[in-house]
Amino acid sequence: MQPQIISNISVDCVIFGFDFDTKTLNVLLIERFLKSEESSEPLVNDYVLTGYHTYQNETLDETASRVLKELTGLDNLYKKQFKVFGDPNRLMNDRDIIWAKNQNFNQRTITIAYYFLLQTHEVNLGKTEHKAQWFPVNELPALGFDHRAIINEAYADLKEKSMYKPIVFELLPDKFTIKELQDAYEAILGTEIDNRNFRRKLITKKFIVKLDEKQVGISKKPSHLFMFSKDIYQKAYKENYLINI
Amino acid sequence: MQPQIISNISVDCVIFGFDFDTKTLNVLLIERFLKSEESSEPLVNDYVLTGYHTYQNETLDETASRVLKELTGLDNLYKKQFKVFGDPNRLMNDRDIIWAKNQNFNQRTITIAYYFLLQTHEVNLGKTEHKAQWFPVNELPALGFDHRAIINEAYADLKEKSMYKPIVFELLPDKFTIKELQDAYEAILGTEIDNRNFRRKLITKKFIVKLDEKQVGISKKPSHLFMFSKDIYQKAYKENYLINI
DNA sequence: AAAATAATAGTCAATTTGACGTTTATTAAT
DNA sequence: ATTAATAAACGTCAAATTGACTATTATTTT
Repeated sequence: MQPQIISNISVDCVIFGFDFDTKTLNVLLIERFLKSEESSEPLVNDYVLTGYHTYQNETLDETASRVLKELTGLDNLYKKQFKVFGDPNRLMNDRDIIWAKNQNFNQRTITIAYYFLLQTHEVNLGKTEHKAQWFPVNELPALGFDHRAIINEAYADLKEKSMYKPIVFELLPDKFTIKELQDAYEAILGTEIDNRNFRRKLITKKFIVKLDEKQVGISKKPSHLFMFSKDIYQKAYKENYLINI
Repeated sequence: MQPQIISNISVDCVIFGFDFDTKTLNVLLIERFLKSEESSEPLVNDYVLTGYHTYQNETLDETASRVLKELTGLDNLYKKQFKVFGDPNRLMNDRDIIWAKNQNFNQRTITIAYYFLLQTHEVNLGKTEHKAQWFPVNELPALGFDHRAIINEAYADLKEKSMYKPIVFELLPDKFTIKELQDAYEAILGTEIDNRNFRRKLITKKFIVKLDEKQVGISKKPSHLFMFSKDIYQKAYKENYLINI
Protein backbone atom coordinates (compact mmCIF):
# COMPACT_ATOMS: atom_id res chain seq x y z
CA MET A 1 0.00 0.00 0.00
CA GLN A 2 1.29 3.39 -1.04
CA PRO A 3 1.74 5.99 1.68
CA GLN A 4 -0.82 8.74 1.45
CA ILE A 5 0.26 12.08 0.05
CA ILE A 6 -0.75 15.49 1.31
CA SER A 7 -2.25 16.84 -1.86
CA ASN A 8 -1.76 20.56 -1.28
CA ILE A 9 1.80 20.42 0.07
CA SER A 10 4.93 19.59 -1.88
CA VAL A 11 8.67 19.91 -1.67
CA ASP A 12 10.83 21.21 -4.51
CA CYS A 13 14.57 20.71 -4.65
CA VAL A 14 17.16 22.98 -6.19
CA ILE A 15 20.15 20.73 -6.72
CA PHE A 16 23.30 22.83 -7.11
CA GLY A 17 26.34 21.17 -8.58
CA PHE A 18 29.76 22.66 -9.04
CA ASP A 19 31.33 21.60 -12.32
CA PHE A 20 35.12 21.42 -12.14
CA ASP A 21 35.61 21.41 -15.89
CA THR A 22 33.57 24.44 -16.78
CA LYS A 23 34.03 26.03 -13.36
CA THR A 24 30.37 26.94 -13.19
CA LEU A 25 27.65 26.53 -10.63
CA ASN A 26 24.93 24.39 -12.16
CA VAL A 27 21.38 23.36 -11.40
CA LEU A 28 19.96 19.93 -12.09
CA LEU A 29 16.64 20.10 -13.96
CA ILE A 30 14.29 17.52 -15.38
CA GLU A 31 12.46 17.73 -18.64
CA ARG A 32 8.72 18.35 -18.67
CA PHE A 33 7.26 17.11 -21.93
CA LEU A 34 3.73 16.64 -23.21
CA LYS A 35 2.62 16.29 -26.78
CA SER A 36 -0.79 16.82 -28.29
CA GLU A 37 -2.70 13.63 -29.05
CA GLU A 38 -3.99 14.89 -32.40
CA SER A 39 -1.17 16.88 -33.92
CA SER A 40 1.69 15.14 -32.07
CA GLU A 41 3.19 18.55 -31.73
CA PRO A 42 4.64 19.37 -28.30
CA LEU A 43 2.31 21.27 -26.01
CA VAL A 44 4.71 21.47 -23.12
CA ASN A 45 8.45 21.23 -23.52
CA ASP A 46 10.45 22.83 -20.79
CA TYR A 47 12.25 22.07 -17.55
CA VAL A 48 11.31 21.89 -13.89
CA LEU A 49 12.92 21.20 -10.54
CA THR A 50 12.51 17.79 -9.05
CA GLY A 51 9.92 17.62 -6.31
CA TYR A 52 7.01 15.70 -4.92
CA HIS A 53 4.29 15.77 -2.34
CA THR A 54 4.93 15.03 1.29
CA TYR A 55 3.58 11.80 2.67
CA GLN A 56 1.31 11.94 5.69
CA ASN A 57 3.80 10.26 7.99
CA GLU A 58 6.96 11.92 6.78
CA THR A 59 8.80 15.09 7.84
CA LEU A 60 9.49 17.72 5.22
CA ASP A 61 13.22 17.06 5.52
CA GLU A 62 12.54 13.42 4.78
CA THR A 63 10.52 14.34 1.72
CA ALA A 64 13.37 16.42 0.40
CA SER A 65 15.90 13.66 0.98
CA ARG A 66 13.62 11.12 -0.64
CA VAL A 67 13.12 13.27 -3.73
CA LEU A 68 16.86 13.87 -4.00
CA LYS A 69 17.63 10.20 -3.70
CA GLU A 70 15.08 9.21 -6.31
CA LEU A 71 16.69 11.46 -8.88
CA THR A 72 20.38 11.18 -8.02
CA GLY A 73 20.75 8.08 -5.87
CA LEU A 74 22.59 10.26 -3.35
CA ASP A 75 22.22 10.68 0.37
CA ASN A 76 23.68 12.81 3.11
CA LEU A 77 24.28 15.95 1.15
CA TYR A 78 24.17 19.46 2.54
CA LYS A 79 20.47 20.31 2.64
CA LYS A 80 18.87 23.66 3.31
CA GLN A 81 15.17 24.46 3.57
CA PHE A 82 15.28 28.06 2.44
CA LYS A 83 11.81 29.30 1.56
CA VAL A 84 8.18 28.49 0.95
CA PHE A 85 6.41 29.34 -2.25
CA GLY A 86 2.68 29.39 -1.85
CA ASP A 87 1.10 32.22 -3.77
CA PRO A 88 -2.46 31.45 -4.85
CA ASN A 89 -1.42 32.08 -8.45
CA ARG A 90 1.84 30.16 -8.62
CA LEU A 91 0.72 28.33 -11.80
CA MET A 92 0.30 31.09 -14.26
CA ASN A 93 1.59 30.49 -17.74
CA ASP A 94 -0.14 28.54 -20.52
CA ARG A 95 2.14 25.54 -20.35
CA ASP A 96 1.48 25.17 -16.62
CA ILE A 97 -2.25 25.22 -17.19
CA ILE A 98 -2.09 22.59 -19.90
CA TRP A 99 0.15 20.50 -17.71
CA ALA A 100 -2.10 20.83 -14.69
CA LYS A 101 -5.15 19.78 -16.69
CA ASN A 102 -3.34 16.77 -18.02
CA GLN A 103 -2.18 15.72 -14.58
CA ASN A 104 -5.56 16.44 -13.05
CA PHE A 105 -4.59 18.86 -10.35
CA ASN A 106 -6.10 22.25 -9.83
CA GLN A 107 -5.69 22.83 -6.13
CA ARG A 108 -3.60 25.58 -4.61
CA THR A 109 -0.35 23.88 -3.69
CA ILE A 110 2.24 25.20 -1.29
CA THR A 111 5.75 24.06 -1.91
CA ILE A 112 8.59 24.03 0.56
CA ALA A 113 11.82 24.66 -1.31
CA TYR A 114 15.17 23.11 -0.43
CA TYR A 115 18.55 23.32 -1.98
CA PHE A 116 21.30 20.73 -2.00
CA LEU A 117 25.01 21.13 -2.70
CA LEU A 118 27.27 18.67 -4.48
CA GLN A 119 29.69 18.24 -7.37
CA THR A 120 28.13 17.61 -10.76
CA HIS A 121 30.23 14.52 -11.37
CA GLU A 122 28.74 12.83 -8.31
CA VAL A 123 25.53 12.32 -10.26
CA ASN A 124 25.23 9.65 -12.91
CA LEU A 125 22.67 11.19 -15.24
CA GLY A 126 22.22 8.06 -17.30
CA LYS A 127 20.85 6.12 -14.36
CA THR A 128 17.71 8.14 -13.72
CA GLU A 129 14.46 7.51 -15.55
CA HIS A 130 13.82 11.23 -15.85
CA LYS A 131 15.62 13.19 -18.50
CA ALA A 132 17.76 15.18 -16.15
CA GLN A 133 20.35 17.74 -17.18
CA TRP A 134 22.71 20.28 -15.64
CA PHE A 135 22.33 23.95 -16.51
CA PRO A 136 24.60 26.80 -15.44
CA VAL A 137 22.67 28.89 -12.95
CA ASN A 138 23.14 31.89 -15.20
CA GLU A 139 21.90 30.15 -18.35
CA LEU A 140 18.66 28.52 -17.38
CA PRO A 141 16.27 27.16 -20.00
CA ALA A 142 12.49 27.79 -20.11
CA LEU A 143 11.14 26.70 -16.75
CA GLY A 144 7.74 25.58 -15.57
CA PHE A 145 5.68 26.94 -12.69
CA ASP A 146 7.52 29.46 -10.54
CA HIS A 147 10.70 27.43 -10.66
CA ARG A 148 12.82 30.22 -12.04
CA ALA A 149 11.94 32.33 -9.03
CA ILE A 150 12.68 29.41 -6.72
CA ILE A 151 16.11 28.88 -8.26
CA ASN A 152 16.92 32.56 -8.08
CA GLU A 153 16.03 32.74 -4.41
CA ALA A 154 18.04 29.62 -3.70
CA TYR A 155 21.00 31.09 -5.50
CA ALA A 156 20.70 34.39 -3.64
CA ASP A 157 20.66 32.51 -0.35
CA LEU A 158 23.66 30.43 -1.30
CA LYS A 159 25.59 33.47 -2.47
CA GLU A 160 24.94 35.31 0.75
CA LYS A 161 25.74 32.37 2.98
CA SER A 162 28.94 31.63 1.13
CA MET A 163 30.27 35.02 2.14
CA TYR A 164 30.15 34.40 5.85
CA LYS A 165 29.85 30.65 6.34
CA PRO A 166 32.09 27.79 5.25
CA ILE A 167 29.49 26.45 2.88
CA VAL A 168 31.55 26.24 -0.33
CA PHE A 169 33.22 23.15 0.97
CA GLU A 170 29.97 21.31 0.36
CA LEU A 171 30.56 21.83 -3.36
CA LEU A 172 34.06 20.39 -3.24
CA PRO A 173 35.58 16.97 -2.61
CA ASP A 174 37.06 16.31 0.82
CA LYS A 175 40.51 17.03 -0.52
CA PHE A 176 40.82 20.10 -2.67
CA THR A 177 43.36 22.64 -3.83
CA ILE A 178 43.24 26.32 -2.99
CA LYS A 179 42.71 27.02 -6.66
CA GLU A 180 39.62 24.82 -6.73
CA LEU A 181 38.33 26.57 -3.67
CA GLN A 182 38.84 29.90 -5.38
CA ASP A 183 37.13 28.65 -8.54
CA ALA A 184 34.13 27.64 -6.48
CA TYR A 185 33.97 31.04 -4.83
CA GLU A 186 34.28 32.81 -8.14
CA ALA A 187 31.52 30.69 -9.63
CA ILE A 188 29.18 31.37 -6.74
CA LEU A 189 29.89 35.05 -6.33
CA GLY A 190 30.32 35.78 -10.03
CA THR A 191 33.45 37.85 -9.43
CA GLU A 192 37.15 37.54 -9.96
CA ILE A 193 39.28 37.26 -6.86
CA ASP A 194 42.96 38.13 -6.60
CA ASN A 195 44.72 34.80 -6.39
CA ARG A 196 47.55 35.91 -4.10
CA ASN A 197 45.34 37.62 -1.54
CA PHE A 198 42.87 34.77 -1.64
CA ARG A 199 45.55 32.20 -0.94
CA ARG A 200 47.00 34.19 1.89
CA LYS A 201 43.64 34.74 3.50
CA LEU A 202 42.47 31.16 3.28
CA ILE A 203 45.74 29.45 4.10
CA THR A 204 46.02 31.34 7.37
CA LYS A 205 42.67 29.96 8.53
CA LYS A 206 43.28 27.20 11.04
CA PHE A 207 40.34 25.20 9.78
CA ILE A 208 41.90 24.88 6.32
CA VAL A 209 44.25 22.00 6.93
CA LYS A 210 47.19 21.38 4.64
CA LEU A 211 47.63 17.71 3.82
CA ASP A 212 50.85 15.85 3.05
CA GLU A 213 49.53 15.12 -0.39
CA LYS A 214 49.78 16.64 -3.80
CA GLN A 215 47.62 16.39 -6.84
CA VAL A 216 48.43 13.48 -9.14
CA GLY A 217 47.98 12.95 -12.83
CA ILE A 218 48.20 16.49 -14.05
CA SER A 219 50.77 18.25 -16.13
CA LYS A 220 52.36 21.36 -14.73
CA LYS A 221 53.31 21.85 -11.11
CA PRO A 222 51.00 19.79 -8.94
CA SER A 223 49.38 21.65 -6.10
CA HIS A 224 48.98 20.81 -2.48
CA LEU A 225 45.76 19.34 -1.20
CA PHE A 226 43.84 20.78 1.72
CA MET A 227 40.81 19.79 3.72
CA PHE A 228 38.25 21.68 5.74
CA SER A 229 38.07 20.81 9.43
CA LYS A 230 34.57 21.34 10.72
CA ASP A 231 35.74 20.70 14.27
CA ILE A 232 38.36 23.40 14.26
CA TYR A 233 35.96 25.78 12.60
CA GLN A 234 33.26 25.29 15.19
CA LYS A 235 35.61 25.73 18.10
CA ALA A 236 36.97 28.96 16.64
CA TYR A 237 33.52 30.21 15.77
CA LYS A 238 32.25 30.26 19.33
CA GLU A 239 34.71 32.91 20.48
CA ASN A 240 34.17 35.05 17.51
CA TYR A 241 31.11 37.27 17.88
CA LEU A 242 31.87 40.04 15.48
CA ILE A 243 29.67 42.56 13.88
CA ASN A 244 30.48 42.93 10.24
CA ILE A 245 27.83 45.03 8.64
CA MET B 1 -19.15 35.47 3.94
CA GLN B 2 -15.92 34.44 5.63
CA PRO B 3 -13.00 33.63 3.38
CA GLN B 4 -12.23 29.94 3.37
CA ILE B 5 -9.23 28.75 5.33
CA ILE B 6 -6.75 26.10 4.29
CA SER B 7 -7.15 23.75 7.20
CA ASN B 8 -3.73 22.09 7.16
CA ILE B 9 -1.61 25.21 6.61
CA SER B 10 -1.02 27.99 9.08
CA VAL B 11 1.33 30.87 9.72
CA ASP B 12 2.94 31.57 13.09
CA CYS B 13 4.55 34.87 13.97
CA VAL B 14 7.46 35.48 16.28
CA ILE B 15 7.14 39.15 17.17
CA PHE B 16 10.47 40.44 18.46
CA GLY B 17 10.45 43.70 20.34
CA PHE B 18 13.42 45.57 21.69
CA ASP B 19 12.69 47.10 25.09
CA PHE B 20 14.66 50.29 25.70
CA ASP B 21 14.09 50.28 29.44
CA THR B 22 15.24 46.79 30.21
CA LYS B 23 17.53 46.63 27.18
CA THR B 24 16.30 43.16 26.35
CA LEU B 25 15.07 41.47 23.26
CA ASN B 26 11.52 40.31 23.90
CA VAL B 27 8.92 38.10 22.27
CA LEU B 28 5.21 38.83 22.25
CA LEU B 29 3.15 35.86 23.37
CA ILE B 30 -0.53 35.27 23.94
CA GLU B 31 -2.06 33.29 26.73
CA ARG B 32 -3.62 29.90 26.03
CA PHE B 33 -6.10 29.06 28.72
CA LEU B 34 -8.68 26.34 29.14
CA LYS B 35 -10.33 25.23 32.33
CA SER B 36 -12.09 21.99 33.13
CA GLU B 37 -15.88 22.19 33.08
CA GLU B 38 -16.27 20.07 36.20
CA SER B 39 -13.45 21.04 38.48
CA SER B 40 -12.92 24.56 37.13
CA GLU B 41 -9.25 23.84 37.49
CA PRO B 42 -7.06 24.94 34.58
CA LEU B 43 -6.29 22.21 32.07
CA VAL B 44 -4.21 24.36 29.82
CA ASN B 45 -2.46 27.50 30.97
CA ASP B 46 0.53 28.51 28.96
CA TYR B 47 1.57 30.77 26.12
CA VAL B 48 1.72 30.51 22.35
CA LEU B 49 2.76 32.58 19.37
CA THR B 50 0.10 34.38 17.46
CA GLY B 51 -0.86 32.68 14.24
CA TYR B 52 -3.70 31.58 12.03
CA HIS B 53 -4.57 29.62 8.96
CA THR B 54 -4.03 30.96 5.48
CA TYR B 55 -7.09 31.90 3.49
CA GLN B 56 -7.56 30.32 0.09
CA ASN B 57 -7.05 33.55 -1.82
CA GLU B 58 -4.24 35.01 0.24
CA THR B 59 -0.46 34.82 -0.04
CA LEU B 60 1.50 33.57 2.95
CA ASP B 61 3.05 37.00 3.39
CA GLU B 62 -0.42 38.46 3.55
CA THR B 63 -1.45 35.95 6.18
CA ALA B 64 1.52 36.91 8.32
CA SER B 65 0.78 40.62 7.98
CA ARG B 66 -2.88 40.06 8.77
CA VAL B 67 -2.07 38.07 11.90
CA LEU B 68 0.38 40.73 13.03
CA LYS B 69 -2.11 43.49 12.47
CA GLU B 70 -4.86 41.71 14.36
CA LEU B 71 -2.72 41.44 17.45
CA THR B 72 -0.76 44.68 17.36
CA GLY B 73 -2.59 46.99 14.99
CA LEU B 74 0.72 47.51 13.21
CA ASP B 75 1.67 47.40 9.57
CA ASN B 76 4.79 47.64 7.47
CA LEU B 77 7.25 46.10 9.85
CA TYR B 78 10.32 44.15 8.90
CA LYS B 79 9.04 40.68 8.11
CA LYS B 80 11.01 37.52 7.50
CA GLN B 81 9.70 34.11 6.55
CA PHE B 82 12.42 32.00 8.09
CA LYS B 83 11.35 28.38 8.35
CA VAL B 84 8.58 25.83 8.05
CA PHE B 85 7.62 23.54 10.88
CA GLY B 86 5.73 20.55 9.67
CA ASP B 87 6.72 17.41 11.51
CA PRO B 88 3.93 14.85 11.71
CA ASN B 89 4.24 14.94 15.50
CA ARG B 90 4.41 18.65 16.16
CA LEU B 91 1.63 18.43 18.78
CA MET B 92 3.09 16.22 21.39
CA ASN B 93 2.56 17.24 24.97
CA ASP B 94 -0.56 16.67 27.07
CA ARG B 95 -1.71 20.27 27.04
CA ASP B 96 -1.55 20.34 23.26
CA ILE B 97 -3.65 17.22 23.00
CA ILE B 98 -6.30 18.56 25.37
CA TRP B 99 -6.32 21.81 23.48
CA ALA B 100 -6.59 20.14 20.11
CA LYS B 101 -9.54 18.03 21.28
CA ASN B 102 -11.29 21.10 22.62
CA GLN B 103 -10.76 23.01 19.38
CA ASN B 104 -11.68 20.02 17.27
CA PHE B 105 -8.61 19.71 15.15
CA ASN B 106 -6.57 16.61 14.71
CA GLN B 107 -5.09 17.03 11.29
CA ARG B 108 -1.39 17.34 10.58
CA THR B 109 -0.79 21.05 10.19
CA ILE B 110 2.19 22.64 8.57
CA THR B 111 3.04 26.09 9.80
CA ILE B 112 5.09 28.68 8.02
CA ALA B 113 6.96 30.73 10.59
CA TYR B 114 7.72 34.43 10.27
CA TYR B 115 9.40 36.89 12.52
CA PHE B 116 8.79 40.60 12.84
CA LEU B 117 10.99 43.29 14.35
CA LEU B 118 9.83 46.35 16.28
CA GLN B 119 10.17 48.24 19.55
CA THR B 120 8.06 46.96 22.42
CA HIS B 121 6.58 50.37 23.10
CA GLU B 122 5.07 50.48 19.63
CA VAL B 123 2.48 47.95 20.76
CA ASN B 124 -0.42 48.94 22.96
CA LEU B 125 -1.07 45.71 24.85
CA GLY B 126 -4.32 46.93 26.39
CA LYS B 127 -5.97 47.24 23.02
CA THR B 128 -5.90 43.61 21.97
CA GLU B 129 -8.57 41.14 22.96
CA HIS B 130 -5.97 38.45 23.56
CA LYS B 131 -4.01 38.48 26.74
CA ALA B 132 -0.71 39.34 25.15
CA GLN B 133 2.53 39.86 26.98
CA TRP B 134 6.21 40.48 26.31
CA PHE B 135 8.80 37.98 27.51
CA PRO B 136 12.57 38.30 27.28
CA VAL B 137 13.77 35.81 24.70
CA ASN B 138 15.95 34.22 27.35
CA GLU B 139 13.18 33.87 29.93
CA LEU B 140 10.31 32.29 28.08
CA PRO B 141 7.33 30.83 29.95
CA ALA B 142 5.78 27.40 29.32
CA LEU B 143 4.90 27.30 25.64
CA GLY B 144 2.39 25.32 23.64
CA PHE B 145 3.00 23.19 20.56
CA ASP B 146 6.51 23.47 19.16
CA HIS B 147 6.58 27.20 19.72
CA ARG B 148 9.70 27.17 21.84
CA ALA B 149 11.58 25.56 18.98
CA ILE B 150 10.12 28.09 16.57
CA ILE B 151 11.22 31.01 18.73
CA ASN B 152 14.68 29.58 19.17
CA GLU B 153 15.12 29.17 15.44
CA ALA B 154 13.86 32.67 14.81
CA TYR B 155 16.26 34.02 17.38
CA ALA B 156 19.18 32.09 15.90
CA ASP B 157 18.35 33.49 12.48
CA LEU B 158 18.09 37.03 13.80
CA LYS B 159 21.36 36.71 15.70
CA GLU B 160 23.19 35.47 12.67
CA LYS B 161 21.74 38.04 10.32
CA SER B 162 22.49 40.88 12.71
CA MET B 163 26.17 40.11 12.42
CA TYR B 164 26.41 40.77 8.72
CA LYS B 165 23.33 42.73 7.76
CA PRO B 166 21.98 46.07 8.95
CA ILE B 167 18.97 44.47 10.54
CA VAL B 168 19.21 45.92 14.06
CA PHE B 169 17.90 49.21 12.79
CA GLU B 170 14.50 47.56 12.48
CA LEU B 171 14.43 47.32 16.26
CA LEU B 172 15.20 51.01 16.73
CA PRO B 173 13.39 54.26 16.02
CA ASP B 174 14.43 56.23 12.94
CA LYS B 175 16.59 58.47 15.05
CA PHE B 176 18.76 56.73 17.58
CA THR B 177 21.92 57.20 19.57
CA ILE B 178 25.03 55.08 19.18
CA LYS B 179 24.50 53.84 22.71
CA GLU B 180 21.02 52.59 21.83
CA LEU B 181 22.43 50.87 18.79
CA GLN B 182 25.02 49.19 20.96
CA ASP B 183 22.38 48.17 23.50
CA ALA B 184 20.38 46.54 20.75
CA TYR B 185 23.42 44.63 19.51
CA GLU B 186 24.28 43.51 23.00
CA ALA B 187 20.73 42.32 23.60
CA ILE B 188 20.65 40.35 20.37
CA LEU B 189 24.11 38.86 20.56
CA GLY B 190 24.12 38.37 24.32
CA THR B 191 27.62 39.78 24.68
CA GLU B 192 29.26 42.92 25.96
CA ILE B 193 30.87 45.14 23.40
CA ASP B 194 33.64 47.67 24.07
CA ASN B 195 31.94 51.02 23.81
CA ARG B 196 34.86 52.95 22.33
CA ASN B 197 35.65 50.48 19.61
CA PHE B 198 32.00 50.05 18.80
CA ARG B 199 31.50 53.81 18.40
CA ARG B 200 34.55 54.15 16.23
CA LYS B 201 33.54 51.28 14.00
CA LEU B 202 29.94 52.34 13.52
CA ILE B 203 30.51 56.07 13.21
CA THR B 204 32.91 55.57 10.35
CA LYS B 205 30.24 53.78 8.32
CA LYS B 206 28.91 56.12 5.69
CA PHE B 207 25.39 54.77 6.04
CA ILE B 208 25.22 55.83 9.69
CA VAL B 209 24.30 59.46 9.25
CA LYS B 210 24.89 61.94 12.03
CA LEU B 211 21.97 64.31 12.46
CA ASP B 212 22.05 67.91 13.66
CA GLU B 213 19.96 66.91 16.62
CA LYS B 214 20.57 65.87 20.17
CA GLN B 215 18.51 63.94 22.64
CA VAL B 216 16.11 66.05 24.67
CA GLY B 217 14.60 65.61 28.11
CA ILE B 218 17.33 63.62 29.77
CA SER B 219 19.70 64.45 32.56
CA LYS B 220 23.42 64.16 31.92
CA LYS B 221 25.08 64.98 28.66
CA PRO B 222 22.64 64.49 25.82
CA SER B 223 23.88 62.41 22.95
CA HIS B 224 23.80 62.95 19.23
CA LEU B 225 21.14 61.32 17.12
CA PHE B 226 21.93 59.25 14.07
CA MET B 227 19.94 57.59 11.35
CA PHE B 228 20.50 54.64 9.08
CA SER B 229 20.52 55.40 5.37
CA LYS B 230 19.33 52.40 3.42
CA ASP B 231 20.24 54.11 0.15
CA ILE B 232 23.85 54.68 1.06
CA TYR B 233 24.09 51.18 2.43
CA GLN B 234 22.80 49.56 -0.72
CA LYS B 235 25.09 51.54 -2.98
CA ALA B 236 28.11 50.63 -0.89
CA TYR B 237 27.05 47.01 -0.64
CA LYS B 238 27.17 46.37 -4.35
CA GLU B 239 30.90 46.99 -4.61
CA ASN B 240 31.67 44.96 -1.60
CA TYR B 241 31.85 41.26 -2.37
CA LEU B 242 33.97 40.03 0.45
CA ILE B 243 34.47 36.60 1.80
CA ASN B 244 34.44 36.60 5.54
CA ILE B 245 34.35 33.04 6.74
C1' DA C 1 30.52 76.87 41.58
C1' DA C 2 31.21 71.96 42.30
C1' DA C 3 30.04 67.21 41.84
C1' DA C 4 28.34 63.62 39.19
C1' DT C 5 27.69 61.20 35.07
C1' DA C 6 27.27 59.80 30.50
C1' DA C 7 29.06 61.01 25.85
C1' DT C 8 32.81 61.24 23.03
C1' DA C 9 37.59 61.59 21.57
C1' DG C 10 42.22 59.75 21.39
C1' DT C 11 46.60 56.55 21.52
C1' DC C 12 49.48 52.84 20.03
C1' DA C 13 50.96 48.40 18.77
C1' DA C 14 49.31 44.42 16.27
C1' DT C 15 46.82 42.54 12.60
C1' DT C 16 44.64 42.45 8.21
C1' DT C 17 43.91 44.23 3.64
C1' DG C 18 44.71 45.61 -1.21
C1' DA C 19 47.40 45.91 -4.95
C1' DC C 20 51.05 44.40 -6.93
C1' DG C 21 55.86 41.52 -8.62
C1' DT C 22 58.83 37.34 -8.23
C1' DT C 23 60.31 32.65 -7.67
C1' DT C 24 59.65 27.62 -7.92
C1' DA C 25 58.30 22.99 -9.26
C1' DT C 26 56.70 20.34 -12.62
C1' DT C 27 55.77 18.41 -17.57
C1' DA C 28 56.31 18.67 -22.57
C1' DA C 29 59.19 19.88 -26.31
C1' DT C 30 63.56 20.21 -28.35
C1' DA D 1 69.77 16.71 -20.93
C1' DT D 2 68.61 21.24 -21.53
C1' DT D 3 64.95 24.51 -22.37
C1' DA D 4 60.33 26.38 -22.78
C1' DA D 5 55.95 26.67 -20.91
C1' DT D 6 52.80 26.95 -17.24
C1' DA D 7 50.52 27.00 -13.02
C1' DA D 8 51.67 26.96 -8.00
C1' DA D 9 53.43 29.36 -4.35
C1' DC D 10 55.80 32.98 -1.98
C1' DG D 11 56.90 38.01 -0.95
C1' DT D 12 56.55 43.26 -0.33
C1' DC D 13 54.80 47.55 1.31
C1' DA D 14 51.73 51.14 2.39
C1' DA D 15 47.05 51.77 4.05
C1' DA D 16 43.30 50.52 6.78
C1' DT D 17 41.27 48.19 10.66
C1' DT D 18 41.29 46.14 15.17
C1' DG D 19 41.91 45.45 20.21
C1' DA D 20 42.87 47.01 24.48
C1' DC D 21 43.19 50.87 26.97
C1' DT D 22 43.17 56.29 29.24
C1' DA D 23 41.48 60.95 29.00
C1' DT D 24 38.48 64.84 28.04
C1' DT D 25 34.05 67.21 27.42
C1' DA D 26 29.30 68.67 27.83
C1' DT D 27 25.50 68.45 30.44
C1' DT D 28 22.36 68.38 34.73
C1' DT D 29 21.73 68.30 39.62
C1' DT D 30 23.34 69.59 44.13
